[in-house]
Order: sequence, then structure tokens, then C-alpha cells
Amino acid sequence: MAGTRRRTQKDQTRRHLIEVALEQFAQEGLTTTRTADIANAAGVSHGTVFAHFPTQEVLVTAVIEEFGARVSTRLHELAAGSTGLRDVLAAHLQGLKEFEAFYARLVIERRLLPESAQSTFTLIQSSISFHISQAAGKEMEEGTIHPWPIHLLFNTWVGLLHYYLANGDLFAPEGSVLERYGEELLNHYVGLTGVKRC
Amino acid sequence: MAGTRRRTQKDQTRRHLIEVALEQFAQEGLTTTRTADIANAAGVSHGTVFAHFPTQEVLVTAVIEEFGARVSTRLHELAAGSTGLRDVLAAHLQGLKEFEAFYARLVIERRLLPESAQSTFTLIQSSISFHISQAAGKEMEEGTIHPWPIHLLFNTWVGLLHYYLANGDLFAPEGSVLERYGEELLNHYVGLTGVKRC
DNA sequence: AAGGTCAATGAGTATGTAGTCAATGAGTTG
DNA sequence: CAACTCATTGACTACATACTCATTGACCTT
Repeated sequence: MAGTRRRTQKDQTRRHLIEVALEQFAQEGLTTTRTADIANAAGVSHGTVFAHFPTQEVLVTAVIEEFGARVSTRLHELAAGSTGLRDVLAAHLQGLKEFEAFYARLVIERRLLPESAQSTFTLIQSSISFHISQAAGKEMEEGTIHPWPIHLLFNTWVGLLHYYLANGDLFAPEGSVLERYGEELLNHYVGLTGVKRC
Repeated sequence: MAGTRRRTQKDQTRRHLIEVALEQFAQEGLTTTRTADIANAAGVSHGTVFAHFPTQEVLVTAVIEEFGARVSTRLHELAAGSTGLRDVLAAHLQGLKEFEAFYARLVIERRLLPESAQSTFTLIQSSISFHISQAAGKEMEEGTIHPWPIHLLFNTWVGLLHYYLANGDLFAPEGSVLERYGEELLNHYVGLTGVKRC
């Protein structure tokens, strides 16, 4: 009844569509990629897309969810052994670097996406915020960094990152912004948070 | 030949269209507002829009240019008496507050706008950057703020601002983000740049 | 005042793209 | 193997929206 070859085939097509959409979105943007482009790139007919996802909105949301799952897992792995704030931020940077193209698109287009897609992205951000805030809280207690309000601490870091990502066309017209500026941004930010020696 | 009533009327219609578009864009977004919406709100026919602007892209660019002129003028006025970095930033904040809705839309949608519109926005940013960098450079010489690379100094501030503006839906769902957080952001940022007393 | 100009009109066109659905045929089941 | 199921197809529809253009009538020129 269930695990027939036909069913397997369908699941595989669905996964393939998400995989291809992930690439297309990263390359061409989430709002500019058309359903027909995805079908084309996936080597299936246009109609097939709608046999798997009732609307474009559902597809987009599913793709962002898939992205969220991957990036969260990866960030978790990378931050596993991290103790200090710097290590956590370095892990964050490294994790995003591996998904930079898609992540940058999300940063750029987020507000123009359907509601469900937006809230999925917000969820991803929350989980990142949690990690960073925890590491920062600990260092504040220890007195190794300044006692800022936690939201400013997180938002200053993410604001800086997103600014560079959103303006990748200026900062690194072709190539990775994080590759080029990640290290510098990290050092700069850690310098800001740390207690100054006199 | 020139200054006839007919010509005056045409100029007035053109200005009116830009004025109305400015409001519509601020309210509904630059990419989601349709040419017909603008015609409607301006109380003219759809065709009239194209009697003044050959394409939508030209209209959008003209509107952004108008915005740029206004905001630049205003920032110049506000920053006129400012000497220190803090004063310049406060003026920046105040100036943007007066144009917040439109400016936030630009921050959110910039990358999805036509090329000509994007570069107009970049130009506005440059002029702001210049003001801030100059004030910062002076304070660095005087040793009242840390000697950061100037681009990081500017980008940290603008990144923070844009992050709050771009996420206005979360930070201040209805109402002004800068009204609510401007003061706090300014204090926070100035705290970052200043030399710590020990 | 007659004739010409041109800003404005709005119904109409062109185009792009999300979503539909009857047809197909490989896969499944009894 | 016969009957059925269902994933896939792709031509088609529906719809949105930028842009056109023949027409109108107020204004301008002589």
C-alpha cells in the first residue's frame, strides 16, 4: 500500500524539486524565479510542480523550511564545542558561509515573501539568536564583555552581517562577501564587545 | 512659447504624480504599487502617467531622485551646526525619521529595484557616509573615539539602523521604529565608539 | 474666430506567468 | 492478464498589469 515504487518515485520528485528550487532561488532570487524555471531546471513539466505543491507560496515555504533545517543542523554542529562568544560567532559565520547565496537572498527579499515564508525565516533567526545570546550572557557574568542589553548585542552583530550581505553587489560584486569580509567583521565586532584594556 | 498655462498645467501634473507616488510607495511599497494605483490616487487617468514618464522604471527613478534631493537637503540643514560625531548621528536619525516610511521601503526593496533606481539610492547613501565619516575622522584625530577603519565605523551604524528599519514589522509593527528605538540605538552606538573610561 | 497644438483620456493590446485538467501510460493489484 | 490507480504531461485558461493610441476638447496662435 505504501512503499511502492510509484510512491518512492513521487517522493523523489518532490525532494528533487526542492533541491533544484534551493539552487535556483540562491542563484536567481526567490521572487524572480518562476515556477516554470524550476520545472525546467528539474527536468519535469510545469504541471508537475503543482502536483506536488498546491501553490507557489507553499513551495517557497517548503524550500525555506528545508534550508532552515539544514542551516540549523550545521550551525549546531559547528557551535558544538564552542564556549566563548567569539567561537560561537565564528561558527555562525562559518555556517552561513556554507549557505551564503541562499541566505543573502533571504535577507534581501524577506519582506516581499509570503507571510508563511517570512515567519519560517524569523524562526531560523530566533534559534541563532538563542545560541549567541546564551554565550554572551555567560561572558557578561564573567565580566569579559560589556554588559549590553542582549537585544542590542545580537542586533548589532546581525545588522552588520546583513548589511554586508544585502549589499554584496557593492562589497563583493562576484564572490563571497563572508569570504572576503567575515574575518574582519568578526574581529571588529569582538573588539567592540570586549572590555578595553587601558 | 514656453510659460503658457498649458505648460504650467503639465508641470504641475508631473509634480503631483511624483508627490502622490512618493506617498504610495511609502505606504504600499515601491515594487507592489502599480502604475494604475498612482494614477488613481492622483485623480488622473492611467494613460496620463505614461504621458509624463515613458516607463514605470523612469517614474520610480524620478521619485527616488526627488526623495534623495529632499532628504539630502534636510540632512544638510540638520547637521549644519553639528561638530561632534554624536551630533551628526543625531541629525542623521532625525532626518531619516521625517522620511522614515519611504526610506524603510528603500532599504527593504532596494535590491529588487531597476538598476537606475538602485544607483540613485547608492548615491544618497554616499553623501550621508561622507558627512559621518568626516565627523568621525576628526574625533579620531582628537582621540575621543577609537581609531576604527572608517568603513566599519559607518557600516556598523548604518547596518544597525537598517536592521531595525528592515525589521520594522517585528520591532514596531505599527508606528515608527526610529521614534521607538532611535535614542537607544544612538546611545548604544556612541557608547561603542567612545574611548572607555577605566 | 478659425485652425492648430497638445494634455488628458480610457478602452484596448501585449505579455508574462500562476494554476488547471483531460489525456497518457507505467506501475500496481487481484 | 485485466482492471485500475495515479504520477506526469503540456496545452490551455485566467488574470494581472505595463503600455498604446485614436479621440476629445481646452488652450493657444495669427
